[in-house]
Amino acid sequence: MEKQTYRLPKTSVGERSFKKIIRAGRVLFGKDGYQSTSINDIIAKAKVAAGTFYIYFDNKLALYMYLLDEYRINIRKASTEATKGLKTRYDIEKAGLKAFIMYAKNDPLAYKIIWESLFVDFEIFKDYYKTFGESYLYHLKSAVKTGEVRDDIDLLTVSYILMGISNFVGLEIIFNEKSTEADVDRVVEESMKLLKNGMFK
Amino acid sequence: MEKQTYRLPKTSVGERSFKKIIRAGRVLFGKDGYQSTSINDIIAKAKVAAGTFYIYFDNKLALYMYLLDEYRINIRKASTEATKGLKTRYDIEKAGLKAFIMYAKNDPLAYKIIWESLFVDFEIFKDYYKTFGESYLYHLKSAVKTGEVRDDIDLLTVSYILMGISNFVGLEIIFNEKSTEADVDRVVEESMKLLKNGMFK
DNA sequence: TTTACATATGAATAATTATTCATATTTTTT
DNA sequence: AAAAAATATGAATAATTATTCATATGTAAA
Repeated sequence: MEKQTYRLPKTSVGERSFKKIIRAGRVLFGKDGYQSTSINDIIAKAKVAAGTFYIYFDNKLALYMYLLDEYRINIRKASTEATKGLKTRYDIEKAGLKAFIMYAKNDPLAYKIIWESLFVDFEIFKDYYKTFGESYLYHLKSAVKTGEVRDDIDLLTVSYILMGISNFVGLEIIFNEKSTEADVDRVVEESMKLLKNGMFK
Repeated sequence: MEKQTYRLPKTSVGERSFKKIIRAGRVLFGKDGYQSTSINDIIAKAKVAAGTFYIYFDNKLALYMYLLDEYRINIRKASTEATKGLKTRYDIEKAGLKAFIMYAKNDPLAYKIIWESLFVDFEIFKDYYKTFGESYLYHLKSAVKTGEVRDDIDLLTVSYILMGISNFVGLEIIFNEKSTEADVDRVVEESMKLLKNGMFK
């Protein structure tokens, strides 16, 4: 039940302006961050007048929230696509991990924007990861029932571990500008090895 | 070989002002974030004149970098303390994980400030985690030699996985304001279980 | 005690910022 | 074709911002 802080355009002319604004927001928020980006920067990049911005968005936060939602939906979509039809939890986990890292690799700006929500609004960030974690928990519980996942481990902690792995192994890929899809496959493979058998002898 | 962007005080009077400034910076950066905090906010909270700030720091970034260094040193110190005298890699990993999470729990502002470097300056963030990751890699290599860690897994990826676990299991604790040291012990225990034997049956 | 150095002050400046609004244009509806 | 609705404009306003600097006070050295 969130406040409506943006107004969608009603004609094709409005649509063009709207798109120019969100496009500029994506680039600038991703590159310079939320707080460093001013509305002036956005309208300059989008090549619209100041007043035009306020036709569609209440303020800078409204635009940011719009983009954040967009990215979260895209990430979920990418994950759903990638795991469609897969049966074992192991295969689902593996494909989901790859999908997430590939998304981060192809759109590092999106990745930064999601992380930045920690500073834009801690509650937003918290809600996101709590919801994500609980959704994970739900799936892991089924996997325990089918006997795929061990039953002597705290599943909420496992959920956070899995989110930590995605995010940080994602960083390993993003840090290396020259990384390829083969690199992603490799780190996913290694991560799954650890999830399957641990790291200690 | 970093540029000196701050000037340490030379008398006890100066020391008091300096401390007031970094104390205000710690609180405000941690609470509201780097970009949301203005120098005006800092000097108001610290109760010093505007000019006094510039006696000790070139600008806001200089103060931020000073604090970031301070926190990184403290975290390393906490980890070194906690693992002193321990022999097996397993015990070291476990104690280090607990020390990190306890640090984050006791000083969530520090935790936020370190993460925010991703947005203040991506290169700073990258350097930090790359250095951290390489240091991890070094230790893991020895552990492979002693036979404690399996030799058929990519150790750099394991390093990033371990950083991911610390950071996200730390989040699980921070998200719950009522969490206790016993909760920390519990999530550390569960994490080690996964690192030892994996999560799948 | 005199001199040099360190420190403190806050008003003044200049730049940047978000936001509004009267006016104009374009598009859709009647 | 006229009326209504949607959209675009950018100058103007008011608030916030970082930074400087002339002046004053406190501290340590000669």
